[in-house]
Amino acid sequence: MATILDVAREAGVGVGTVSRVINGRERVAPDTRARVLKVIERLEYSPNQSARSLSMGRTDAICVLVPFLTSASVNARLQGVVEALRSSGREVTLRVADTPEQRDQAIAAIVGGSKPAGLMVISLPLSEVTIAELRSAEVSTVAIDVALPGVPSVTVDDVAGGKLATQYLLDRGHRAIGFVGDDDEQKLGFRSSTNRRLGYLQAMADSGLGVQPEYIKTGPFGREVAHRLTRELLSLEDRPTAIFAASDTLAFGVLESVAAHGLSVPEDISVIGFDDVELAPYVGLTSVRQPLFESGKLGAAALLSLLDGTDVDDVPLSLTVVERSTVSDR
Amino acid sequence: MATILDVAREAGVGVGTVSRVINGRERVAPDTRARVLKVIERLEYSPNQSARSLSMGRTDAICVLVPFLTSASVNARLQGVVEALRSSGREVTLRVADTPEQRDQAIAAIVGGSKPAGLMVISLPLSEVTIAELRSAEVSTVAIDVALPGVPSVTVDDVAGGKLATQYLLDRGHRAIGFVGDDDEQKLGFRSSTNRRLGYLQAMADSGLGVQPEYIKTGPFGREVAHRLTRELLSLEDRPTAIFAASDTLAFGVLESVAAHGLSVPEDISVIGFDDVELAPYVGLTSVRQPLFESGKLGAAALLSLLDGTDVDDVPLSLTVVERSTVSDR
DNA sequence: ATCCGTTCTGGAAGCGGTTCCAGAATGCTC
DNA sequence: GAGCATTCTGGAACCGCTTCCAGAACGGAT
Repeated sequence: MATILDVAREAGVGVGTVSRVINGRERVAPDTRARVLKVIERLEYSPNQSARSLSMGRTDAICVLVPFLTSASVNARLQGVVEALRSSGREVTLRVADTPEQRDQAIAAIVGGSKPAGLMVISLPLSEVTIAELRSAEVSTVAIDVALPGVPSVTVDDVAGGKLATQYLLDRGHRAIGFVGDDDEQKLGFRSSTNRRLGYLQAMADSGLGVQPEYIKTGPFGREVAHRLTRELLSLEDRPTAIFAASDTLAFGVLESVAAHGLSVPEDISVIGFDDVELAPYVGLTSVRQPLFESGKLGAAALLSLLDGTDVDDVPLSLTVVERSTVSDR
Repeated sequence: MATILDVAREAGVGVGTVSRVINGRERVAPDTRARVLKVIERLEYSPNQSARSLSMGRTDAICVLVPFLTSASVNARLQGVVEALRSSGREVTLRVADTPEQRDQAIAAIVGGSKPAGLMVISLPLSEVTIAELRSAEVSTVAIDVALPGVPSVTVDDVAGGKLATQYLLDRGHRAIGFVGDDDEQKLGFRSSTNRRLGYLQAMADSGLGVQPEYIKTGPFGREVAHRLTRELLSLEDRPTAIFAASDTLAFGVLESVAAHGLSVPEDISVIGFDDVELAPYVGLTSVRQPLFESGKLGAAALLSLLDGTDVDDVPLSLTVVERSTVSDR
């Protein structure tokens, strides 16, 4: 492997000059530059990243921080991120934090250790002080699926999405609409289920409809939990005619539960999900679609331009309901 | 951030000694070690990875090399890998190579650049010379879902799997069995489809059955292609009563195509897939199951012990058919 | 011709580790 | 108590880059 010294010697210049042409920030005489470039080409020189990092006190990698990989939606976003980052030639490091401790540890490693050039946060809420740390460590950050104050974020309006889903059911004549979602208090502080429920409540209120408290069921995340919650919903005296699940994963649990109850969808009960994950079309689930893969691509593109020095704004993404076969008119 | 010099000064020892206690290979007097350890604790010292890498000429990260992220099976394996690697505290870098050029570029970056401590190869065949390069760069490597000569590999026996699937259909009375798979000649050299077809042919031969060449359809990877191939199969004069798809992804395409043809599964035609991806149960696809997530975990564990200095063997994984609702007796 | 301001350039210092070597300390034998 | 082997230890040299500073080269004004 050639080093910068080899290049300098071969080109008859000093190492400083070579460094300057590589980084291209400072000015170098055109012919000197050309000569150095030629030698670099000939020697197939490529700078040693470790040396570079040591000297500059930061890596040029991009770190992708996710709460977990097993979630279909997070996974789809990650795919988009990786796809868009590929062309940049930067190293991509992956950190998963599915507990607050792991999250804090990851942040500590980022700001106090590897100091990546950029950080891509997917779905994981971060505290103000964390964001301040990131900023003072000069780690350019972009968030996807979570609005972080002062950080460009690629998001959808979950409240509007909740309204959309609910209104869709209302438009089809449903009045008794149940909600199945995640608990408000979660260790990692996810807000989307809560916001979608807010939208649900608003839509109901806007239609002049009250909501019985028993129609709203929340629990810790997971399909099995949704299964249980649905059972409770179904054993109500006047059970709802439709259920809005705050995510597709929950909707699948709802669907299972309904089947286990000997009822059929959509004849006996309608179900609408949220996210439109890859599985949804296979199951025929009607769902509020948000562009998952796309969000990853857009987020990564935003991060890349941030690193390029151009400011970027928040990117709002729109929501549509994809009609399939789990909702019927009433 | 404290440096090794701070620790040395504070503990009243030389930097060499601190380095020795950190790395723990060479011997240091017990009380000296204790003293240094205490200072490290107090100063919350953690070694600068860039400096370490520069000095040692290698990173302590683990690189995961995949052909693409969008494949459900590769994705599931990756999840297992990340899960198992998490506890190691090592940085995980992700490289995707979906063309031979990208693969070669990734390898060049690995052996000539970042020099990670370990490399986890998922599903991607590598040439002998590549493997030699890796070895001479002292990058410990473990492969998953692909047998690399001289590299510990976590694999299933695809030929046996092909036989298993075919025998399952034969046992249910099918005699006219079609095969839908990937082309043999693929740019990245995947072998599993070919091997599964070999198993299919063997099973047929073992039962004294011949196979009409038109029953075997292959094409470039993808669900749409499977769709087309199936159409060809279905328009045959004496069309098969069952189809073995070399992967679940292909099987989904087969299923779509059958439906588009106005036929129903399994009444008119049976279908069996391979892999048992996350989607399979939702679609009710009968499939040859291989432990995807598990393979990732095992591979990562093997890599970790390799890095620990303990030799590891190949890990063979077993196959079972998961009966669902796409195969019926004949 | 001299002087001054620009532009360019060489190279030393520094980033924070590892490793090697020489010397100090220790323990043992005779 | 001297001599020797063994264990420990300090610190310089080095890894390959960036950055800063001082000086060279050059052009224009006087």
